[in-house]
Amino acid sequence: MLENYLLEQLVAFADAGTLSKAAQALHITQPALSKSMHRIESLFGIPLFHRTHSHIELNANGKIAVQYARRALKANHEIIPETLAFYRRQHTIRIAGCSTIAIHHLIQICQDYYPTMTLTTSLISYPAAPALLQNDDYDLVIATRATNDPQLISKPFLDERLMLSVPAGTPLAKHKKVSFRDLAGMNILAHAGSGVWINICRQQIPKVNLLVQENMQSLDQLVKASALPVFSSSLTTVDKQMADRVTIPIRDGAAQISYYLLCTRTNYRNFKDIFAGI
Amino acid sequence: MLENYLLEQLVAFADAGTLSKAAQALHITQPALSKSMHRIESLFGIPLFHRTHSHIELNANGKIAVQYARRALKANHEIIPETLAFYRRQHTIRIAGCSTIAIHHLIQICQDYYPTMTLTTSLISYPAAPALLQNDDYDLVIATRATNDPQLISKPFLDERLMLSVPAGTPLAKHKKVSFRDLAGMNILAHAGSGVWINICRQQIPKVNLLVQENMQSLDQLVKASALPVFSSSLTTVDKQMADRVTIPIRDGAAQISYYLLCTRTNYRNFKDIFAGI
DNA sequence: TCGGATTACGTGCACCGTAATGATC
DNA sequence: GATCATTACGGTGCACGTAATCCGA
Repeated sequence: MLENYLLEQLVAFADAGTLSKAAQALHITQPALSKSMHRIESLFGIPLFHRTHSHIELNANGKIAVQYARRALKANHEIIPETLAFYRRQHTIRIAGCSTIAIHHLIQICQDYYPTMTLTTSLISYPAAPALLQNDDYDLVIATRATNDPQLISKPFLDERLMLSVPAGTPLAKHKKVSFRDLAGMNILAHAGSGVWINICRQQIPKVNLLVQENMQSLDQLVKASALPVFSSSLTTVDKQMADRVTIPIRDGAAQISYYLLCTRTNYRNFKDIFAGI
Repeated sequence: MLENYLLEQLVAFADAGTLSKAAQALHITQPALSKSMHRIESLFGIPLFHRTHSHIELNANGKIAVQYARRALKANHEIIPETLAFYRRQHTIRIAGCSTIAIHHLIQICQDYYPTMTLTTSLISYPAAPALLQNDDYDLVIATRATNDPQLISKPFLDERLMLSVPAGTPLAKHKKVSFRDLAGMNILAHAGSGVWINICRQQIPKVNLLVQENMQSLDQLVKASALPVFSSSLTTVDKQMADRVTIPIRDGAAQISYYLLCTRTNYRNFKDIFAGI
């Protein structure tokens, strides 16, 4: 059995070209390295070096040996990282969804059921959802449609209705409901995390100008500082519903979305509890 | 860096199932192995075993680790054998030919030019010759035809004429030459090492009965003990030409063969000297 | 004379073995 | 009581460092 320290020293010598440079790189002394090279050679039983009195270099055999030594070291170096990757994978639930609110709900549920698991989340656009599961990019995906893919499981997860929050004094505030058409040409605040809603609004509201904010703080500031209407939803938590504002449901059918929870059939057994609970 | 002894111990434990059995297999003590398993676990930083007070077994992480450990050990165990194989390959000339005599001549030449090289020889049938070179099964091949394969080099090597050795007193001994037809229906001794000649004789001599001998000693005994004719050739060394026998050339064109020496174009540079010398 | 390789010799550490303890069937 | 795993402690082999030598540019 060739010990790893010998392989590393051989490779270091191959990379450095001289014993002294290699010894320097390895943080050992020249004599130690010299002896190691002799040890290696005696273990192989054939010459690996071409030596003169003050020079040593790899011969053809030595170069071949270095090739295989590199492979062996590589295989060795992979053991721990690959095992750790497996471990982490076993302790991580990878969640993707098209709505931050829906993702947030799912996170709460996962934390309840699997308090020791690490959760990772990604906000994605809808069309790729089934592929993301089949590629094993994610474990749980929240989509806006069920799937008929036999490899996947899907179940209704949440319903969300889009709403509009407007200052109490404005004309719109008097309506019990509004429709998309009523909002034509308006400037309306929205949060990027709303995901699919952004596209739906752009499609449904003529000439709308959506003021999409990437982060929630900016949005809150703008809501407070302006009289602009802002999109809200039936899933928005109560604390988001500001004073001095009224929240009006949007009556259109397109303002209602059903989210579905999807996972692969093979992964389903890990998430049976979640699927049973929703 | 995971030392190989740890990997071997881990794998041995995976194979044996208990520390005591594994320790026995490894010829170390149980406490030593127990400590090694703890060492490994601490190097990984995650649990690899499921332990009760008097039992220890691999968990999912441990099983993955064992997989990668096996790979790493395999890669390590390949280093020396693969390098030795390369070394031997570099110091071996692999010869194949369709005639023991021609091979013998080539061996003499190789020994002169490359006295330190190991020579291996195989007696082969003709048709496969070019393929044997292209498959890298052999370095030098003696065939009965040149080749027009652009990947190969061929050069005339030796000419051989088939002869017949008969006891001095017999009727055939009076002829200066004989033809295959004269030998119709006869019992004639031959040596298996004659290779292609066997087939030629069977094709050319009507109803011939060839008494083919595998080894040279048997043939010599039969030649001495009988008055049977025996095939000889222009390449046969003089000591084979027995007293009390005369050797008669066979006049047919088919009784003359030209041998060609072949090698691959890539290998040619190693054998330039030989090709130049013939 | 300097840089690079080898030889000689002393040392520290890490792995192993022996002995003892704990725990389960 | 037998088997299996773990803890404690002492010993030893071996790879490394220091020092010295040899050789070539």
